[in-house]
Amino acid sequence: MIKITFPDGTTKDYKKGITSLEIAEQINPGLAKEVYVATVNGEIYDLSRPLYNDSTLKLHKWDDEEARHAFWHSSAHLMAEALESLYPGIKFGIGPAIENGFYYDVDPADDTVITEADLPIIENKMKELASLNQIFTRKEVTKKEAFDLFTKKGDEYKTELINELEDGTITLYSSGNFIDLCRGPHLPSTGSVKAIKLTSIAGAYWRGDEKRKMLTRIYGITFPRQKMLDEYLVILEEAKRRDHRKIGKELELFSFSPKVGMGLPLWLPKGADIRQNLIDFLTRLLKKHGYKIVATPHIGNVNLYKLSGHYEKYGSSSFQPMSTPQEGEQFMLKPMNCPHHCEIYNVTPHSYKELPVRLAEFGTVYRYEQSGELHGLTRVRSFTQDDAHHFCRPDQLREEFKKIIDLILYIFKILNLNDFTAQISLRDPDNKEKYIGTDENWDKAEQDIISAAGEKNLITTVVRGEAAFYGPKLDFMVKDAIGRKWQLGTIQVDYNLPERFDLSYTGSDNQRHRPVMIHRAVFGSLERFIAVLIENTAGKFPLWLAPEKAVIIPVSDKFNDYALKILQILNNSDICTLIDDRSEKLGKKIRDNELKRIPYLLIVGEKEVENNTVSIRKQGDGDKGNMTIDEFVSFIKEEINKELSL
RNA sequence: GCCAGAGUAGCUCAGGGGUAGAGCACUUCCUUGGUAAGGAAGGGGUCAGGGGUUCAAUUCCCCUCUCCGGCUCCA
Repeated sequence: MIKITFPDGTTKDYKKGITSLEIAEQINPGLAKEVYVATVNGEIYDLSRPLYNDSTLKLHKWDDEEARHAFWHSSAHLMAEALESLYPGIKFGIGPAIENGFYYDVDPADDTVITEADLPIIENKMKELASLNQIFTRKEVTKKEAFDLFTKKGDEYKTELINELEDGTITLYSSGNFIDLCRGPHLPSTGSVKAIKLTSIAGAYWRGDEKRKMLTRIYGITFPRQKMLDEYLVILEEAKRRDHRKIGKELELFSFSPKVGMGLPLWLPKGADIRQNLIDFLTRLLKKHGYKIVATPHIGNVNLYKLSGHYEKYGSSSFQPMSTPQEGEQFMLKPMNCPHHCEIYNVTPHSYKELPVRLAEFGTVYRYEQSGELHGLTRVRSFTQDDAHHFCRPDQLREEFKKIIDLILYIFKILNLNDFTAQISLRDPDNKEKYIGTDENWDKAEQDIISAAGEKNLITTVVRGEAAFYGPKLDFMVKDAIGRKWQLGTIQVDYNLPERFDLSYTGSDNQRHRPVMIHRAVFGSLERFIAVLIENTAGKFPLWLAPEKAVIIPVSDKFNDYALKILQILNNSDICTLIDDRSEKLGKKIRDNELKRIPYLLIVGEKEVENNTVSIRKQGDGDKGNMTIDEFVSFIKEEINKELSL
């Protein structure tokens, strides 16, 4: 007998060699149908794998990530089996589960091209195979056995993977006619896969290396019930409706023109208004927090970037330098503002008493991004950073860092951005040549970031190898409507530029000292930040950000004069208001302006003229009754004040 | 940059080797209305651009540009 300990601490004895599935069945036959995989002594097991020793056991249902992971991983195998029967000779790369579903990288034989049109056919084959309810069988093999099997099969990608594995840990899984190198675990059988949708198809380099062959990656998702798939597809559709590219077009916020150039956003009046509202808001806040606003040119001498190290690092993958016709001087579009700010710092001598110096700029920068990488406003070639550089004494670094965390959290809170993650990016210890600066400085900077984040109780993930080339950083990331992760706010410690620009201050000992620099941005870039705001709000911006606060709708033409009178009062009170005096019915005008996400509609007719009022309709919230104009003006101002204070 | 798909009116899209279509938007007229679509008429297109095949190309083929989905990259 063996003793099994359940998550609630209870224990029970079972005969040796029992499987998790059998245990589940004994607890409750219904439960057995809902569990997909088990954690045994902290290791994930197939339900059908026998248990020989005393163990802790946790059974995973769909709500556990472990269960979905196994479900989708098994689905990847199912798809592979379908592909193998539809495309004889097809070779397989890797086929993992991902956050939502799974993919498999494949290499069809000869010149076969799999396109989107083929997906339903593959889907149907998968459904056919799933209905056979084939058992997943696990088999431990030696390295040689595995190698021989896939060599015989001609699967060179698999043999490459096997070569890198340690002998004694290799397992194969088979289901139906398909056998795969796989760590597992898997579902007991394919029958629980009831709903299948192959979502997209794309190219992917083998092992993520652009020098190697590009395989065909097929993405899909599966569920144990059709209803769950239907719900998932509805959520996907809704997300697409929030896509900032779509809403940006609908609401006329921004545009792109091939004549201007790809990845170069054109801000239309309404989008520019939102942008300006953000700039005004942040500028006021920064001044309160001891920042000085500066402004620098859009280009800089090539030697500036040679000094900063950017040229050496990124010169060849940047917009290339331009030359002056007579003198032959070389200038670059500025890819970042920091070198300029260093030179501003250097204009005057500094005493330890005046540090930290905080220089801020809404600086437009230009970066070459590969054409295939551009994406709406989130990935562009020209964007405006809400950039700032803090020059501080080493002893001030941690406090300063914490203050910036506070500032970022404050602004995220005001804008209701609750769904972000914080990531500490450190350098890759195995690739130190990718970075500039000494080991001592890197170690110190990394420690400072980790402890500052810790002292702020920030929940962070730590990723090695993601640091900037000049220093480690703390990034605030959010997801967009289609699940892509983007970096917004960032705080980066930098010991390197102060060296390169020979920055200094005079200490209390009357000696020359080197300041530490912090690069930081709250929004990251206005472009990316507004994209995220659009998707978070679905275009229903908070009142203070909305480009147009209200539209006056006369019930009929007879009341246009009154409407115009109100329009003037509101616009004189700095409440941007429009009038919809089209000869349309009231219902039509309300509908059109609701769809434009106008925060307030002011309906005026006979009653309003008589009482000198407006009838208020709040966006998405219907009729809110009547107010006098003065009441409405203070009502609006109060709402904006409320939005901007915590 | 790489792989795959797409580009038809301002927008969303249908169509298809032989006068170019719809809805919305726009213009004009009728309607003058009370909280999410009133009616009629009209204007609007080098079917992304360039080459080819053909008696004939918006449709088929090739190239370029742009966009969409990924990959790689991302100071």
